[in-house]
Amino acid sequence: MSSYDEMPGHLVRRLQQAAVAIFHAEVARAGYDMTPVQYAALTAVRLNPGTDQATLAGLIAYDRTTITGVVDRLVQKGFLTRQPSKTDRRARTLRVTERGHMALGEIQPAVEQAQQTMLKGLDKGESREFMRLLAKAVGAVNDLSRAPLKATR
Amino acid sequence: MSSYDEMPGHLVRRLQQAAVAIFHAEVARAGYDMTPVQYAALTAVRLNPGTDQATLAGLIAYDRTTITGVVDRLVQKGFLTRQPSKTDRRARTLRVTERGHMALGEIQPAVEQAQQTMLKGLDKGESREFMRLLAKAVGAVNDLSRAPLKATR
DNA sequence: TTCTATTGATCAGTATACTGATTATCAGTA
DNA sequence: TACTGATAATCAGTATACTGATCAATAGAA
Repeated sequence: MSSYDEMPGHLVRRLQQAAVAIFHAEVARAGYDMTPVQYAALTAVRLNPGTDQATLAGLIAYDRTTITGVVDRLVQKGFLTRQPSKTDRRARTLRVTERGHMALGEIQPAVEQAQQTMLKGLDKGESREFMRLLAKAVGAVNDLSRAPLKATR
Repeated sequence: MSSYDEMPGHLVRRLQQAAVAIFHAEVARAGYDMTPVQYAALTAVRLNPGTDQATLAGLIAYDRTTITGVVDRLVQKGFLTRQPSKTDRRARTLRVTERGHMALGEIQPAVEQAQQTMLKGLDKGESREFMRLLAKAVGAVNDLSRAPLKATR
């Protein structure tokens, strides 16, 4: 651990940054301007229609305060609707619009390609092992983040 | 790749965020308020005294425009000096101050602990394998980022 | 039912990261 | 030497992330 090159935190930061750049490039080629975070949020709402923002945050391990801005931009782009909940007047329920569904469909191949490119340095076996270890490591530190993943009810 | 839980990009983002939170907590316990990025920059300047900001960016794979703000804050805290280069009037040379050296020394154990905690879900062998694959993956996508690592001259 | 603690959403403020531009300077060439 | 292209630093603008706070509304306990 003498050099920052050998520090996992440093390497993870670099891989994350490359991943974001790759994602942007692939999605732009598909004709869209969407960030990885926006894509994750949109996908999560599609799987959980009518969810409120706090639950969405738990589903994809976001910070609650970050969600506000992300949803703002997705609403502004016409991909999401945000309406007051009928059962809890504090909450806003989210739904993917027709246009949002279309965008997700068209972006999908680009996203899959981005995930492949991100791990292009690893062969098939290495990729699988890397993913296994990555998931295991993430699971163990989930509760140490301000934005832990929360299982669905 | 059906769920975002299985997407490397998503998992890497989560591990990165946990790593930052862990780093903050450990360093705060040591009595300091320093971000992972600031720590990396400070360490890199210590290893390369008198370097200019652009070279520093290449050494630790930062974006050049990000460096300006990071260095600003390190100078403000009294950990770095930034002076005009004598050989190139465009460049500013960076040096770690006495106080910066002291801070690095006192923070070091906290940083090591943070790296351990970050991978606490993996045993020794898994950690080593994870680091190997992580480094390999990062190396392969280095040139796809706006902020690639550049070897020292 | 009333009080208390919690929760959902948001805001202000700070710190990365990035895109794209500008300014001053430098290096190499015609 | 004059010109051209590249480079160092910075800035404006946008998008995550986070800390800590506020406010309205809810849920659970006394």
